[in-house]
Amino acid sequence: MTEKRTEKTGTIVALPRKTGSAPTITDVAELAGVSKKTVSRVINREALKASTRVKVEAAIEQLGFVPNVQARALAFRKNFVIVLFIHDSTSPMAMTFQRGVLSAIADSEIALAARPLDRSAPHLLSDIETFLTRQKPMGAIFLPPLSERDDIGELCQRMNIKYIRVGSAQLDMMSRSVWSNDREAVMAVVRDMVALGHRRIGFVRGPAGFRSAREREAGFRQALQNAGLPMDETLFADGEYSFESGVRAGKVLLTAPVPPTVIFASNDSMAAGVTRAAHERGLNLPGDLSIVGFDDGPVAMQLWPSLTTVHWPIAEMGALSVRKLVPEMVLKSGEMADDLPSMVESTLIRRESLSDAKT
Amino acid sequence: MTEKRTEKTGTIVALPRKTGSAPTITDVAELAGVSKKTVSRVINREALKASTRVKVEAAIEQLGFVPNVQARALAFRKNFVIVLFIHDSTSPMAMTFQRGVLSAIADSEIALAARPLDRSAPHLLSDIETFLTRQKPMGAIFLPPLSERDDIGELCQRMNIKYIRVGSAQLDMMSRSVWSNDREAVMAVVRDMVALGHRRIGFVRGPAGFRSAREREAGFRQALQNAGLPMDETLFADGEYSFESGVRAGKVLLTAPVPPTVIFASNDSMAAGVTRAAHERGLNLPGDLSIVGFDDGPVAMQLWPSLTTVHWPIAEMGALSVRKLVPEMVLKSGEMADDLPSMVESTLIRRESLSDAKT
DNA sequence: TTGTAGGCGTTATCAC
DNA sequence: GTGATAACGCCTACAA
Repeated sequence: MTEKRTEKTGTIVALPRKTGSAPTITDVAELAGVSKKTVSRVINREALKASTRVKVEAAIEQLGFVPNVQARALAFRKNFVIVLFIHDSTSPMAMTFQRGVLSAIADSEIALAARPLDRSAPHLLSDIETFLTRQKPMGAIFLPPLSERDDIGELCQRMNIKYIRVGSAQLDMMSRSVWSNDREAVMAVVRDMVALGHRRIGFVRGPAGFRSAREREAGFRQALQNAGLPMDETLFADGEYSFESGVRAGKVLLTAPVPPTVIFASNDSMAAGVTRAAHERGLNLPGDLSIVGFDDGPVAMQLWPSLTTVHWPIAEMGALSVRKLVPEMVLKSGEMADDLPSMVESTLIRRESLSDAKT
Repeated sequence: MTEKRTEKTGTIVALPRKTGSAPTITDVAELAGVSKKTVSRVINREALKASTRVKVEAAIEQLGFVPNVQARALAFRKNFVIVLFIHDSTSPMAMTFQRGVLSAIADSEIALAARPLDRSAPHLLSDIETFLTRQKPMGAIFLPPLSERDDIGELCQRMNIKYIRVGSAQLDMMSRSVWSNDREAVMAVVRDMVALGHRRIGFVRGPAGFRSAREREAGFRQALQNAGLPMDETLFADGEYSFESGVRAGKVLLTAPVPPTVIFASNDSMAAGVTRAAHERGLNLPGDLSIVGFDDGPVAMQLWPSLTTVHWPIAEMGALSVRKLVPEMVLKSGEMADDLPSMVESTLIRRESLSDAKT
């Protein structure tokens, strides 16, 4: 029976099982006949005699008790939240990553707070600091190109906040990084192209200052060299990862004196742009021109012809980031945090837009 | 000077401006020479003598004080969070909506917590209840098709949680609804088609049980009737809002004895599918077949030919939902909550995929 | 293994 | 208009 001693009078009143408010740790403790601390231990899975634990769990069940996250956050000085910093909230990549994060925390009490930021904003660092100060999250995840800034990592370390930097190459120490092997993936793509008889391979760059763009181009050049192909700079065009820039780059490459037989674009949006440029010139795809992209985003399958592209396992990277950040909260029993990889493989998805070079 | 009396010894120690921990309301109160409650009043913009307010604000500024959200949440019994319930976390629509929400809360102290849910999950309602119990959010937003369930609205009312149901028609009372006029938008589209000389108009349905699908079909049928066109059921095909279902529907419609000259698909993904089906049959687009979609998602522009479609102002709906949910926190001065609309207009975007009927 | 006392940083109540 | 004191629901430190 719940009792309460009023300060003023000292009388003892029996509270009629208060209807409105949710049961608290105190209610559970009373019902189970233990102290609040013991209930707290059950909640936090600390060592406890089995019989006591069972007793408390029964009380929790009976009352439908759900620990108050806000109170725990206050006491822990940590919010049960993971913060996701994204550069461009319109990018399918950020969305897919978020899906991976959400799937990883679905059964935990962790929430996700997304925060779009412009990498070139004047107060970027202080914006991040304010947000982290407010949220006091369990951890933070930075997507490219934000993740490429070392000063952001230093900020988190200073604030004593765990973080993961996501990218197309290792950007920080293992425990703070999740990355994909874009360079090797692109090399594999080029090997395939060469095997199909292609010798003139066009390349559409990503924007300067994006590590992913650099890695993909590095892989491309390395592969050309491995295949003994010449490094013809007229086969390189600049892009900005946008559809429009892909159209422009496509036009440039296709109006060259001797145009390429296949074009690799550093992401799917630009590959879609190249596809449009080719259609506009009345080319027959993939007969007259093969096109390959990178990302395997939602457009890839919907293009005509469907896009052969590198599957960037960005959703897996999202789930993996969470598991590395808060292993104690999301790992299944038996899983070890140390076993978690840091790198995930990007793999080629063969669709219609790549065929052999016509001879 | 901050002082602290230790319980054990009773000695008074001067705390050297504790470096690690952030300043609290107590620090501000001391510096300003007022009580904690007065500082609290400043934070919450309650009535206060101007001179006191200035004094406190100066202290806040000097200390760089940021109110602890967790402590406020505990005291208020409300978290500074808006929960977004989404059905399909892969859908571009959900992502675009989220972008609108994030833009609306960007400068506030509110965070967004996204929660994907399967509408057909067995414990849907109790899942929602648990999540809301945990989060104690300022408000909740339900995207279609979750928003179409009345029992979810009732749950929120029982839990005393403000909510918004988003859809393609008014689903709840004004203050709890944000919707777009899909029906009228589709009617306008059909009028355009008729004006271009089209008489045989194909229609690809959305999935049964989606209100948006019903509204769009209703608008379509109404428009046919208004134009005095026959209701030829062979011009209707089923779809599931997916690309693949669009391909199937396109094949069905295009193999009819007298195929349509234009096909309206109830969303962009299916329109992309129809586009593929047309390409596969070797049709010349839009000469042989016009295609129109609905959503104006990222694919629309990247298709070949680019897709004429209805712009579904889903990002605006996201921002609007937030403004209706927590006007006191996000409205600019001068804006009135009562002035906020509940309905936003879907409008036709003319691109390449719709041309006049060849005669 | 379990319990007690005190604190986390804020707001509510109710005086003055 | 402003302040003292008690919540809010949980956790940490320490004691038993």
